[in-house]
Amino acid sequence: MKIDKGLLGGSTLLLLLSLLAESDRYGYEIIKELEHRSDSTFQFKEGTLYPVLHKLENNGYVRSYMAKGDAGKERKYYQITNQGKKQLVEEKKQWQIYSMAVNKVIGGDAHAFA
Amino acid sequence: MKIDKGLLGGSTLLLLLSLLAESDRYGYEIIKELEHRSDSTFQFKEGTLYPVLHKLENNGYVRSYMAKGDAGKERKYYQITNQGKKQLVEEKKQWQIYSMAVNKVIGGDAHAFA
DNA sequence: TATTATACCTAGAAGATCAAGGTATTAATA
DNA sequence: TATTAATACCTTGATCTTCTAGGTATAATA
Repeated sequence: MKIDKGLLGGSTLLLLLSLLAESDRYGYEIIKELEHRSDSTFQFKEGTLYPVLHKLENNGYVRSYMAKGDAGKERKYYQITNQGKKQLVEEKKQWQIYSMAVNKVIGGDAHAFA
Repeated sequence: MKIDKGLLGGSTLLLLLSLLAESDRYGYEIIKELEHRSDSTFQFKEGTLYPVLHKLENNGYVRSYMAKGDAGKERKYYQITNQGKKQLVEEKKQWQIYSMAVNKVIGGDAHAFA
């Protein structure tokens, strides 16, 4: 495929960077937020998410810092970097190309992304 | 995830069953057809496609038969079964749910599938 | 004749995801 | 108060998908 399914799965990277572009978030929060926003379509497992976040950090797309929330519990927050923002733009482009291609093949017509 | 990425990858199954629902096709033809229809977004490798077709056959979604094309070369044609057609309906549903969920998360709005 | 395109295949590697476990803190319940 | 559930982080090993890289053989083209 032209679309790189390698490097962090189908849309995983796109979803995570999108959320982090809005605000800093910690791992557990990301799982709950994705579940909520997608009406439970996305149910990331911790065993999936944490390694991905570590990889994102190694790749320079995000950085992390420890902080205490309202609860008093230490959390590891992730913040998107400039490099991560660039990657996000690229991922969005790829997603649009990909989803339009699928729709074209299955006959579901374009439903063009404005 | 709720969407089963297991059992034959993200949209691979959907794409193959869609093409086979239109007409019987042989492997090499499927690769070229997907490449053409998607403006080269999809470039399935033979090492990817053939094992998947064999699995589809084992699962009862397709059956195969040998036939000579115009050229005189033997080709292995795949034909969708009733079970395959049922699965295709399911896959289409899942794709719509999945792509809408992604769009919702990334803020790209619904672009609802009519 | 040699090369390219067609047409099928497999084995091994790489990568993504999950299942299943672990630890520790806080909140809710019995 | 004791126990359970929820929060919050993590890793290891297994599984599944896909790709790389090979192999074989025929037909068309240069």
